[in-house]
Amino acid sequence: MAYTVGQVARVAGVTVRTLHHYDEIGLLSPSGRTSAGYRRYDDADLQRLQLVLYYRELGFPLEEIAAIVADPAADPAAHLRRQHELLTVRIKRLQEMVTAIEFAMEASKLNIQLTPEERFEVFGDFTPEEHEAEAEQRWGDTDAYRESNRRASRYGKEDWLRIKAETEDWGRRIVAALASGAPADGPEAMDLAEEHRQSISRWFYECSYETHTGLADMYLADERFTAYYENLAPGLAAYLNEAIHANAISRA
Amino acid sequence: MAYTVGQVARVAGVTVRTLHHYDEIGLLSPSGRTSAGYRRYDDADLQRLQLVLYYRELGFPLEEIAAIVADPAADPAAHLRRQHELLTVRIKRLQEMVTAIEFAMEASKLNIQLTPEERFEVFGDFTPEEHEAEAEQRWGDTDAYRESNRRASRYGKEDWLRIKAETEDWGRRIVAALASGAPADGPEAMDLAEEHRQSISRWFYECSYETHTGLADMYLADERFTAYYENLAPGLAAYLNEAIHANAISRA
DNA sequence: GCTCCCGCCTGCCGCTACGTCAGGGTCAAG
DNA sequence: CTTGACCCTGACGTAGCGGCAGGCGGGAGC
Repeated sequence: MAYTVGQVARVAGVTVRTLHHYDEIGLLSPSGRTSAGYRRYDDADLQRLQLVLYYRELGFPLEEIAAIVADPAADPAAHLRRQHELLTVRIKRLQEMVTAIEFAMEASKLNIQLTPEERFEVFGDFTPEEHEAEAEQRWGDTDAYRESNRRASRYGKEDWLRIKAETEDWGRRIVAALASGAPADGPEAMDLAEEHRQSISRWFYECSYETHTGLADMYLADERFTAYYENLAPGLAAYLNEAIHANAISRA
Repeated sequence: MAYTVGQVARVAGVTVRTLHHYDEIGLLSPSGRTSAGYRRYDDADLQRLQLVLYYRELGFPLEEIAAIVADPAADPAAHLRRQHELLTVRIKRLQEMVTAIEFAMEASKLNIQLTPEERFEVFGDFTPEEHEAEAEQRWGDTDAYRESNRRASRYGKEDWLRIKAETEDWGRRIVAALASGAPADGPEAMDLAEEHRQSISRWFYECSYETHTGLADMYLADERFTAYYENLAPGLAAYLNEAIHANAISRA
């Protein structure tokens, strides 16, 4: 029912200093003190802290958070609704960044140049402005980061040449499939589509069937990718797109 | 081919001051200067800036970013791979937060109390540590925020009572359906499931079929939700779960 | 009752990543 | 040749804590 700063800090995943700071600026003052001057937080304080931390994670300055949580017109449910919406928006934004990365990856694989505008589309564009400093963070210590470092440094020039070679070899084979008249939704084309997907997963990033079809649509939507494939063989872009979709459906 | 600070700032969505700062600390110095001392950025500088901004958005401190982008062992593709992974991790985290919010919303709707640990699970838990300050941000100016504010303030005590009443009415009807022996995958139960979903969408947040089935599983996984429904009628928790799943499948 | 050690307290200084002037040159258009 | 938009270099200010110093409190064990 009543907690010390240390206990609150531990359960909430913040430092004691942070709680002191929130007390100093009046954002979250404990509901009471012991005779010795120790801060005592109760359950209501914890609820308020939870609110604060969510809004903080969403990038609001503390001053604004103070105003938000003090708003008498906002009951708990209203906060939850708002946070749900804000989170959804942020996720959408990050997914756009992921798409942009995948786009850039395909472009680099096929030696396609990007314009400056394209490079920064995801930054300049901001329907709602964002930059979301997303705080410093000990990313340097996370497993994902280390793993990513390890993987990255494992790929040398040699691997890169191999990727290019594989890509070209695969290109020749899908051109042959198209020329042979094999249907885009037949086993041959679908196997080539699957090989394409697995190649991405092996060398670049985990490419789900969903991601893969997204990529396939990009091949048709972006003229430079279309040009790349059409240059290999007329009709190849559409052929590959269809094969990827057929493959995704059949494996689902 | 060559750009001034202002041009770079505009296309990249940052301020001129930020570019000055990056120059000062040596994170991103323009490749040249004009005779008058104007900074001149070229395409390579833009590429580097793009890298920097992505890592910044991912929450790295600038000093660390300097080390990362200077790493000679990391080609462009390596950065893309790394950023893709980091983004994926972050999205996962935010989705956990969304789930936590949905959980809290259901709990508040049914008057279920949460323990402090549960409240902060998503914060304390950090498989990889995060807090991701996600930068201040002009959220206060975004449409989503205003919209969310508007919506929030529209819901008064009156609406809240109505939600409770609707929930109770719906509860009586699904209890009746269960009692009447109507199958969980029959039209009656499925319609009640659909009504449940639409009620959430109307009052709380956009609830997709996928989100809805997630919620349904939570009803079985968390004993307090199970208890709530079992209290209305024995077997109701499982019945509702099945109905929601059946409904989701049939509408897909 | 005494001692430890851990946890709490209040300053206070430091740091990052810029924002925000101030004071002054520059350049293309009219 | 002036005007306005854009550039420069300091320099100080701010937010959100981190971290340390110096000192009190409290309960577990002797």
